[in-house]
Amino acid sequence: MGRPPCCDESGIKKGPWTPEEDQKLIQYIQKNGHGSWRALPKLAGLNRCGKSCRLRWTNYLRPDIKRAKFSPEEEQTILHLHSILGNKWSAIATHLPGRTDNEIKNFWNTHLKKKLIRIGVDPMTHHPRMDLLATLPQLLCLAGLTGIMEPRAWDDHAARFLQYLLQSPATINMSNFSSITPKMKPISSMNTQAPDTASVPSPGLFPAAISNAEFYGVPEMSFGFHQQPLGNYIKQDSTCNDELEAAMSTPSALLRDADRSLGKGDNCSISSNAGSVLPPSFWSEFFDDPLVPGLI
DNA sequence: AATTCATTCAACCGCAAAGGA
DNA sequence: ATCCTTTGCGGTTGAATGAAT
Repeated sequence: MGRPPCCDESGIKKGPWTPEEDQKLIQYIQKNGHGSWRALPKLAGLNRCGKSCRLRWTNYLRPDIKRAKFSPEEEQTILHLHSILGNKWSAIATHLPGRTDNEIKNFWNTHLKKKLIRIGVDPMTHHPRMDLLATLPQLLCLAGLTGIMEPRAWDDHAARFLQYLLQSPATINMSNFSSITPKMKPISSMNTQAPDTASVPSPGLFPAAISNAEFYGVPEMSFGFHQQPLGNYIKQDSTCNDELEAAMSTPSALLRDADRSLGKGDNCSISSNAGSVLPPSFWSEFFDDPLVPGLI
């Protein structure tokens, strides 16, 4: 059976509030405080349930509520707090004076979440979307790239597809795929120099030594990401930059900072854990039309 | 100008926690 | 310890609005 809803009494008004109702609620609370929300509607002369009154007051009529657009600073704060707290909207709201949990939740769902998805960042984990890589074998196969690559070149191709995938919305279809392949540089022009095998434990971004048959025969294969190996592959002498990792702890600052402060030769890496990115100069080696810079 | 499709956000619903009897 | 009421929270809905066709 369960508890009946609070507003199931017949004749109780629902839906948008009128200016007259707003005035009644404001005047009552300013004079008496809200007291018991359940008792308030009757005392204030409102044909509403207490829950509706509380929501209207806390989300709209409260005098300290900001009505302006979210500033870039507020956006940064929300992104940062969401990466720590998740969907704890009320907890996030306590750090943003004048903003309600409902307002922040709506802003997240309509703007920030989409923005993260657009740049290939999982909005729940705030890390690059590794799930998209699950489609990589099929995409490669369908694109007819099998048999033209040496095993050693897998990392290069994987990196290029990763870059594309991180740019993409959730759904990838083959028309998207065919439109991206012409932008790639010919394989012969790429730097496919293999890293020192001692410095690149296998597997790296892709299995370093695996036949195509083995590869496509295991569609559920997971892709291991190793920060150091890939970094070493890109730049033989690179090391993980702790300062960079720290700077990237705020997800929204991640790509912007990387774009601004990193150049070729800087320390950088791909990592599923740290959420870091490669500098744009790296991608220019692989794409005639690099897409990475200035994502946010 | 009319229609369809997409987006926004105020408001609602149901569940859970808190607190009092 | 248990029950009941109140309040708070997060997910979802749907009317209003804007954009595209």
